[in-house]
Amino acid sequence: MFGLVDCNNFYASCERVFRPELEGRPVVVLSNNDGCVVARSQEAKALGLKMGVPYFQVKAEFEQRGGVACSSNYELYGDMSRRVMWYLQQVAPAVEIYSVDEAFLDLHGMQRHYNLAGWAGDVRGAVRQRTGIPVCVGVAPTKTLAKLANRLAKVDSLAKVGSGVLVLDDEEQRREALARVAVEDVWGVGYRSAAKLYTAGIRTAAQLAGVGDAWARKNLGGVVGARMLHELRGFPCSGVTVEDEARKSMCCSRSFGQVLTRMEDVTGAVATHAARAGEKLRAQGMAARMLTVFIETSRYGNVPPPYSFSTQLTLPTATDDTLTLTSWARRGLERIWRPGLRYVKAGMMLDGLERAGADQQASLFAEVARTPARAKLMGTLDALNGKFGAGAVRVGTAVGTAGRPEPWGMRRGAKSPAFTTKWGELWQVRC
DNA sequence: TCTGGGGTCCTAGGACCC
DNA sequence: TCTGGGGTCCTAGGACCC
Repeated sequence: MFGLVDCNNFYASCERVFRPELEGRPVVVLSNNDGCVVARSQEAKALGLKMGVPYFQVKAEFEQRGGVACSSNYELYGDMSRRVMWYLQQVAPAVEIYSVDEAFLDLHGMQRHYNLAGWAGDVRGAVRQRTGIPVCVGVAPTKTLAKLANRLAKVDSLAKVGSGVLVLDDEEQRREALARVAVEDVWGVGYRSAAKLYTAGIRTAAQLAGVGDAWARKNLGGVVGARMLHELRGFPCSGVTVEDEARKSMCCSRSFGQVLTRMEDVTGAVATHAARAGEKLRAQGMAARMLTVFIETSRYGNVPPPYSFSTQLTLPTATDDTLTLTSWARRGLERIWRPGLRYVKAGMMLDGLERAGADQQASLFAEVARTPARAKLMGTLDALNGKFGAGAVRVGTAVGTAGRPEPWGMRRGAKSPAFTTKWGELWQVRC
């Protein structure tokens, strides 16, 4: 059996843990630059706010109805996520951290010793007590069915008929559950497949489980679709994957706080991403062999496509060095830069990741990329930024005009403090 | 005025290898 | 008339996930 633990309205719940006055009120969390709604409390959902809507479109009405908007505080959410996941790792034999707010648990063999519904209910209560985060738990013979059970557990706990836990462990329960879920809510069915399925007259998960394998292979993405069907029928096609260190690619990108037209400014943004990418690589002990730089213009308004320009560079040897990454990124940017356009976003993707260090692939022609002196310099850079705050020491390219905020910087009008990760911003309790 | 930031897996074709 | 059987790497794009 597999379990899926999913945090309810995760970002909104994180904000509420430290701001209990938000309890009972409609709360939304906004994306970077306070752009879109990316999380909603139950009350906000009840007001009809949709996931992903641009906030400016709904702001007036939302606030007038007593809603509170928070700028995203990923430092806080990341730390709360670690706390939830850490607890799950103490109680389950194997845990796959699937996303910031979700984890699959490997529960094989446990039904012999535990009543799974009771066990899952205990886990749910303990997570709430230890972290303040409400979760729901779905348990079923496959990951796809566990996701589906979780979804139903959420619905039922809202309707106050359930406990926030649903276990599907016999054939009748499985059939009943499949009949209650719309086909577009099945894990793995996206916008495109849902449209195809509706055209074919397939509306529920139960109907989907009944389509032929050949049809699924043809219309639902080949082997991916076939696996999904098997899992819906109760035959597992994938297990719990514990290790997550083997990242295959990495991306650092961000929309600017304002439109940029000068290459100098966009270069600053790209250099900032290169520095971030270098930090992430070093933290994971990885090095990258391929680097893609991209810049984007707005896809809203009257400007015709293309909106995105990118170029991929293959480095002579894999690197985790910020200075090297920065200089290649600049080269890439020069290649794709078109003057006269209004840019809104830039980013960097790294591919071909390998372990950094002794077993790293060397180049026959290039100089040694990672001299001990440079590695030491990067170590010092990370230590200083760790101690004095991100960006305390930077490459000159990644710094704007002295005394002025960086032109590419984010807007975050309503950010909560880093309650759990900065001494200066600890939660204050008055007695 | 104002529209997120990450990822994964799979397919298919071209160029090349023995 | 009939024209092998394995591979790799790279690029590009589609679909999906949170």
